[in-house]
Amino acid sequence: MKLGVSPDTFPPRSHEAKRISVVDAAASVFCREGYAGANIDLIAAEAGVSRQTVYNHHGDKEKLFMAVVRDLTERCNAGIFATIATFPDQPTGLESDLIAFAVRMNRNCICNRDGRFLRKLIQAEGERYPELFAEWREQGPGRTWSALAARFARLAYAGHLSIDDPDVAARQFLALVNAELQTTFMLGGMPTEEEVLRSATNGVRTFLAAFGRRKAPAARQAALAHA
Amino acid sequence: MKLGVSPDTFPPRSHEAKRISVVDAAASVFCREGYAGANIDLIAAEAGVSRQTVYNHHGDKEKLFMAVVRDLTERCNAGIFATIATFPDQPTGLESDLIAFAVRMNRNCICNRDGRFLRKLIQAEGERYPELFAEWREQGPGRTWSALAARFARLAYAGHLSIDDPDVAARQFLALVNAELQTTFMLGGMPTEEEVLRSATNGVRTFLAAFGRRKAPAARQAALAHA
DNA sequence: ACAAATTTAGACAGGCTTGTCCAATTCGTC
DNA sequence: GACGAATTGGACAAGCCTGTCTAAATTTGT
Repeated sequence: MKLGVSPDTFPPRSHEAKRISVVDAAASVFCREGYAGANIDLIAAEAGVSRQTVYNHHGDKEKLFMAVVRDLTERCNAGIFATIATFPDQPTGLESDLIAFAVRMNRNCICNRDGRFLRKLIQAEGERYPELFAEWREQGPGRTWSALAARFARLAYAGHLSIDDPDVAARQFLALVNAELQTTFMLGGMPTEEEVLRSATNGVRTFLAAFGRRKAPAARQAALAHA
Repeated sequence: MKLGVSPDTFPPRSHEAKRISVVDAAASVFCREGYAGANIDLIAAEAGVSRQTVYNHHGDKEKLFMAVVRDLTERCNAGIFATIATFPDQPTGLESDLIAFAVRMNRNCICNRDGRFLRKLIQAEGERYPELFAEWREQGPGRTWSALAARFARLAYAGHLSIDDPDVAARQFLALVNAELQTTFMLGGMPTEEEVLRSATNGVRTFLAAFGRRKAPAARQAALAHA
């Protein structure tokens, strides 16, 4: 009796597995081909199920699309908050800690499959489903930014940074560490590990040059110190 | 004899006007609906011509799409270089001059119709037409960034800024002055004049805090000066 | 092993879209 | 006013896609 293994609801088992596999394949196809260009037959084939199964599970192309967006939004937000939880509140080396944090943010939230897919769907179909993406807007950027801002405010309060407006600083931090990846993102590409590291390094150095306390913590600040 | 009015080439007159009107309408529809969802009948209606005229001029949905992208790329690049030509090489007030430049850049190149349309087409269809957007990549970001980097290098050489790598500084400048507009851009929206100004102001201040010579040029630097 | 539920393959209608063809009409030029 | 080119509206075939239906095959739980 392996009853313990199955969940409490009756949908047997493979039922849910297929549902997930359909949503995953749909995300991929919607991103590649756009909503109008996405073909249910292709989604079914890519998911390894029959077309009828897609309709059994999701009823409708539009409902399937909504399920995809909700799924991606949820996973992305979870990833973002999990990563923000690793923010260096008590940094040993501020520059290297912030660089490592920026790399984690990029790798786990922005460059990964879910992040790239969600971003593309928002850009392509955001205007067509206002309420769907309004939800993303509130849950995602809104809460992300204020959570990150709170972390920076704490760093400033502890004397590691000199910040006027933590919300502005948080947005600028993200903009800076992604500054050199914009073109790659624009074309839907995946930056290499080295590009991510370089962009994060350059971004954090500029960020610290602007917001860092002048304790001459690292080498780069030499140019500022000789004044 | 109004011969002087007509251009030197023989295509009568309204011919070219309709061609432009078709490309404009096509840009709008391709952006709104995506390539697959774009309907030639709708493009024709929006351009105020018959469907047959669209085919007479451009032959094909794909050729029409290419014409749209080429058109937008050309106009955007022209606008970007025209705006870079207004870069403050001999600034009177560095902060306010850079803010004004950033606002011009946003208004004339990034937020205007052509800029938003081109960005969305690149994001949505960039992977499907690699050679078409490779051209954009070389002509656009590549040349834009190095042109802007050269201007910043000159400012640094003249003693107004302290910059290690002008290419990095140029990319970070653009990232900073757009930092607060990302969400709006993502959803294809048009930021207000006030949002553009605020983002540019905050971005330039941080940029100068990082790269400015410490002559205490403005008020904001007070926080740095008391050290 | 049996019974119920799920999945599958395929056929199918209905709708929409692209691209072509054509006759009638309008437009610009001489 | 007349001529030629461009434009128009509409009909049209061909193809593709969505969503439904059915009967057979497979899987699941007991």
